[in-house]
Amino acid sequence: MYTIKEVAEKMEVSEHTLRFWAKSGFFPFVKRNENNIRQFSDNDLEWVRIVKCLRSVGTENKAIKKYIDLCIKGDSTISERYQIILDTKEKALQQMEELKQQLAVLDYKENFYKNLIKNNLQDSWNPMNKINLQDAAV
Amino acid sequence: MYTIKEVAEKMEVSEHTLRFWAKSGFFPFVKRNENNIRQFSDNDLEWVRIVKCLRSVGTENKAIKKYIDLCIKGDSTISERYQIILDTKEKALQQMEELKQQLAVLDYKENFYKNLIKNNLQDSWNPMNKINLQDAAV
DNA sequence: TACAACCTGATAGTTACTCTCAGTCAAGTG
DNA sequence: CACTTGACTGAGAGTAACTATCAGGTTGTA
Repeated sequence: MYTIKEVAEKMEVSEHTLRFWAKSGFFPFVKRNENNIRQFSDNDLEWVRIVKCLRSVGTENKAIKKYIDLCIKGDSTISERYQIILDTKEKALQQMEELKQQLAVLDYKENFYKNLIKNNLQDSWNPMNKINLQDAAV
Repeated sequence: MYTIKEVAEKMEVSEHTLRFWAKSGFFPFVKRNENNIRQFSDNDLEWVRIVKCLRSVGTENKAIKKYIDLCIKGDSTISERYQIILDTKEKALQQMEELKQQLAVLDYKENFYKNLIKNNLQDSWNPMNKINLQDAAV
């Protein structure tokens, strides 16, 4: 059993956010002790994990709540939940592609500046070196 | 030369967002024609491209503005800009790692549900099949 | 007795859009 | 010449998902 602080550390989510998620109904099975303090079980951590996963892929909280509710509803919703996972995976793969493309842009920029720096140093004695530099290049 | 609409289509950014970015000072060199209409050059598209890239990696608009201003300032800021690109790349790579981890979570869930469905179908004639299903599994 | 750690609720602030008006201008078409 | 289209402007509200701050409350430990 873990306190909210321990969960925050373990799962790398702020306590604030965990409470916010709890209030949003994302952790319906977290028990409280006699002092009303949340006691996260290992299974509860699984819920945190999946919420974190869905969020980090950009799933809206409304949609997460829907998924959570399906989980609560039980077996009859398994195939629906399965489909959500598949869709989410698809989305994640698209994000991966997007990220790769942006990394290519950054690689290009890196080289662009590398060359700029190299030429700048080489030609710094040359009064004509300005010619090689573009005006306000991005 | 492109109108804002053409840029929006070409770069897959909404006109709204382009105007918002323009107002934020992200495209300092976009010319206007005699009717005050923005005329994006090919070089301006490069600015759109880099802004889009920085944004999609999570760079804040404030930081983007800073980068843009360094670009405007010219040669003296090249190494500083180079460093920003390197840092951004680092951030992007971290995001890639994070995404991979979350994909692993999703893969696990996919299998989890796949098995659940398989067993469910197999045992559907069996009154004991409930035993195999966890209560409110995520 | 102070403190740290948990709780609650309310409220305000943040970022980056996103959308909706409302009104203006200019070009092209029937 | 009216009309539609597409561009522009500014103002202002709405949105998501936190994030932070405050106030007030309980409990267990040093």
